[in-house]
Formats: sequence, C-alpha cells, structure tokens
Amino acid sequence: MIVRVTPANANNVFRALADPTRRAIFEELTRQGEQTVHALTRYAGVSQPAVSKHLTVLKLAKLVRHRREGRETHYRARPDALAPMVYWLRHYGAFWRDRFDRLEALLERMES
Amino acid sequence: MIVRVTPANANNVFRALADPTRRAIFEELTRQGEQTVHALTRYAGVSQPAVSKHLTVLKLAKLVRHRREGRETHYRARPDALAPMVYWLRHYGAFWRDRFDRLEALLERMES
DNA sequence: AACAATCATAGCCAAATGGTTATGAGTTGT
DNA sequence: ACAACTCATAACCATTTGGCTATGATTGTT
Repeated sequence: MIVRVTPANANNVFRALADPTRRAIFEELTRQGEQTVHALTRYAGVSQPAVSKHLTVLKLAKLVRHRREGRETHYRARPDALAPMVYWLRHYGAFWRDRFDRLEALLERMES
Repeated sequence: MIVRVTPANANNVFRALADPTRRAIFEELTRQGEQTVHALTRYAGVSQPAVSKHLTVLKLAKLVRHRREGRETHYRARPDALAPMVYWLRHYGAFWRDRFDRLEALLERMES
C-alpha cells in the first residue's frame, strides 16, 4: 500500500512541468516577465487555445497568476510555487549524496 | 519558436517523476535501498507488470539501475540522475527569488 | 455602428499513458 | 524431472493528454 508523503499539490506541480511546451512557457515567463496570451502564443509555436489550456494547467499548479487588463490577459510566473518540488528533491533526491554544484545560488534572496 | 535550453534528458526525468506511482517507487528505493521487483510490487499496490513498466520509464531517465541476481532483479535509485531537474530549478525556478529554507542540506556529501 | 483583436471554452481527434491478464524465459527448490 | 518463483514482454483496454478548428464573449479601434 502506498502512503503519500508529498505535499498535496506536489502532484499538480510535477504533472504541470512534465510537458516540454508547458516548461517552455514557464521559462519564458520567468525570463521575460509578465506576458499576454498573444505573446506567449507567438513564442510557443502552438495554437492560442493550446496555450490557454497549458496556462490552465500551470494555474492549477499555482505556477502562474493571471491579471485581466482590457481584452488581454497577462500571465506571470510564480516561482515560489515550485516549493513542493524543491521539498521533494531535498527529501528523496539528494538526501544522502549529490553531485550538484553551487546550489547555494538557490539561497540567494531577491526581492519580488 | 521554442528553443530548448534544458539538458537533453531533462524531459525524461520530468516525465518519469510526473506519475505518483513512479515517484513512490523512487522514494521507496531511496529510503529502503535496493529492492527486488517483487518487493516493489508488494509496496506499490499495482500489478507486477505495471511495476516493471514503471521501472523501465525510470531506467530511461537513468533514475534507477538494475542488477540481475539469479531469478530476481534488484533495482536501486540513482539520485544524481536528478541533476537536470535541479539544474532546471536553479535556472528557472528560484533564480530571482525563493522562499525555500535550508537547502544547504542538499550540499551535504555522503559517500555512495 | 461596424470591424478587428484578444482570449476562453467547446468539441473533436490521434496518440500516449497507466493499468490489466496472459505468457514465456530463466532460476531455484524438492 | 518437475514444480514454483521471479520477472519482462505482449496484447489489450479505458482514460488522459495535447493538439486542432470553430465559436462566442468581451474589449478596443475606426
């Protein structure tokens, strides 16, 4: 019998980031900051409805927020929503050994 | 147009860990160490062929290794295969800001 | 008012996914 | 030798997934 120890929405986060297009959208949002669906569609190379669906999945994982402004919707990344994944990694990933360098960078604080 | 910046097999890692059963298997392997398919099947709560298929996916992501011994196959976790995910997180996740505490634990070295 | 732009939703479809049972190959025990 | 065990693969199935086009609601522009 499986007992889940991962946080509740960890599953949503893992699932959301499993798709490369969705990862690319999230990456673009963190790199370039807030973007409209239109801009993201141009970037992603898939149809606008496809982008909208991806954004819905990301939103379900709380990885993005949206803000309506007139006829366009602006989306932005919420990197702190990655917490469950980081928590999981810390726990099950490199708990005993790791070879990843300069993870200290993760500890750098920057104002939101 | 999407330009991939993530390491080649990052996709495999993300995809492998997207499934909760697969995550649970990986967790069990890191917690309890090497396990046979039989033991993992008892643990996972799904059929033995299902476990074998999951292990194949994990193996494709290099998250597990296997070692034949007689009629049983022993699987073990390879936490360092999580590197692409950690790399990705460092890059796109908490590059600017983060609220995750005590990630220094990730830096603790333990002999393999 | 009419038109254009932006986006979400609905409806559709092919492919992938995660599960099952059946089976066979190899290994161990009697 | 034979029975039992371990595991991978095959074959199948239902559901999910990721894409598309069509459409409609809303907002901006002329």
